[in-house]
Amino acid sequence: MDTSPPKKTRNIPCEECPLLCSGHFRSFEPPELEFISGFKRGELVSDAGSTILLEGTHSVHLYTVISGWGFRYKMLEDGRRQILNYVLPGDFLGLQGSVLSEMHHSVDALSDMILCVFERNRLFDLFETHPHLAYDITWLAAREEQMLDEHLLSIGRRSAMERAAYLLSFLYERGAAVELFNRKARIAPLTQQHVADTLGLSLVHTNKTLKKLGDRGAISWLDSGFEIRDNEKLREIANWTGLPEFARPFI
Amino acid sequence: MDTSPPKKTRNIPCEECPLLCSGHFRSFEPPELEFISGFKRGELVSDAGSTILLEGTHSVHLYTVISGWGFRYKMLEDGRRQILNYVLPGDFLGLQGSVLSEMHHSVDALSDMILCVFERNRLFDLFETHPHLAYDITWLAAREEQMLDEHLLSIGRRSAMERAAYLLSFLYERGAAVELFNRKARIAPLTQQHVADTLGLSLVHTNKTLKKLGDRGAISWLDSGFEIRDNEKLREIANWTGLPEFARPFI
DNA sequence: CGTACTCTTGACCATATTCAAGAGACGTGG
DNA sequence: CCACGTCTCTTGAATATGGTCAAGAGTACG
Repeated sequence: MDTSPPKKTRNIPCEECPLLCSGHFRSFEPPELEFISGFKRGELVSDAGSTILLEGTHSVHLYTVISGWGFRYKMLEDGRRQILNYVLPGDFLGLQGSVLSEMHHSVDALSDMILCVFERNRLFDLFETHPHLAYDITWLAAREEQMLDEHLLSIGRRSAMERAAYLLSFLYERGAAVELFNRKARIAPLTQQHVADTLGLSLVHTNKTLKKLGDRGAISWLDSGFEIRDNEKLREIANWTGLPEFARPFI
Repeated sequence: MDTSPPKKTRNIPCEECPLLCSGHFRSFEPPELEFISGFKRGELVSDAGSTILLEGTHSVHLYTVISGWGFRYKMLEDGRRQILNYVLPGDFLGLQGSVLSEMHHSVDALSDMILCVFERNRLFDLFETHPHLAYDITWLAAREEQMLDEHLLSIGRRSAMERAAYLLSFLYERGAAVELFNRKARIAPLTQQHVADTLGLSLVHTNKTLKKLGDRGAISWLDSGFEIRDNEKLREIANWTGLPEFARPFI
């Protein structure tokens, strides 16, 4: 793990936020934009592999992912790791720290990432002055909950093959929803160890399972990443209906 | 599954809400109480075993649990069931339906339950006029997320024995936090099938695992329920630090 | 050109599942 | 009051799924 301190810069004005411009998110009213501008404290640029939030610590910041991929995870004392979910552009990080005194999960960058940094103790201001933004935050929390529900179903009740198919399709669809890659393009700087730690499987068994998915023509595993060759087939194997659709807000 | 229509009554004024009176939740300012009173549409009395919310349907209501136990779950087409979490007094249900067009999980009553019913389409009113209540809802969503994270870690990375110890301790501590039972009292009308479907294990293996926990003196399994005999030992077996503490709000 | 990282594969082993059968408690209707 | 069905728990045996150990191959990078 890279423990060198991440660099901080401040150079993107909110009006030019690449997320706003992308058309994947709702646009803000002028007063909202003004508030957000004041709420924003800077940007965090994290290299792939670095830790953004650490379990057991208290962070005074909240983050919105501007670009790149990361993942949330928890660890047991003996080193067993469970990846809880992946974070993509538009995702909001650190809300749990507003409720609990310390973080109960960590977040690592999978690729290089840029995050927008907010001050946690102004969160209640936001609720008081901009109910629409507050609603959006709640919206994001409910959506995260929905994803975790699906992951729980997957890990608890799907076979190794079904789980793997679900995960790859899930990642593909989430990425596609924010145009992180083109159809069939390499999906993420993801190792089989990450997949294993997401699925609750061993590395060896994950490898064999991914190979079977490859043999079936559903995916191709590349070096630290994969390509989707037949998303329909993945969903069929997993018995999954795909990501629910919604016009999403962001903060 | 009991599919008879649940009874609706309206008889508890918010000022006399047993949750408010219990001292386990924050109290409301008079204007908040007034709003809640108007937000409330009635009460839902559900018998043990009945379904309160059903996956795939659209509910126009939101609920707060007043009394009793229930559980949230998802099912695969072939009938495999995964219990996602348990719902106890003070928990808020149905928020996901405000974000998605339909429910993506079901909720069943484990015991007889009383729920407070709210109108979903007035939720945004609440955000506009009562930021503190809005913050509380977000707070509850973040707390649910934290519990799901822990469940994922458990199912993904803990052994059968560790998972079972975690679950029973978790249920015990959640119940204790709202005084649903006294120390060492029978915990819930829970069958081993429920435990199995929560842990992602088969019924048979769950039975054998619970027996081992009994032999170790950590619990006693009773008919449709269990008693905690040594919570410390459970936490030690599970390598779990217990429920995080917080002064909780409710809606 | 060595070192680190990731992927791959085979052999063996552990954990958990499935199948099957039976015991005990409870409630209901004859 | 008894007979019967249902529900839950229990246990053993055979099986399957996935884990662990071990070793090696390919690639990237300094």
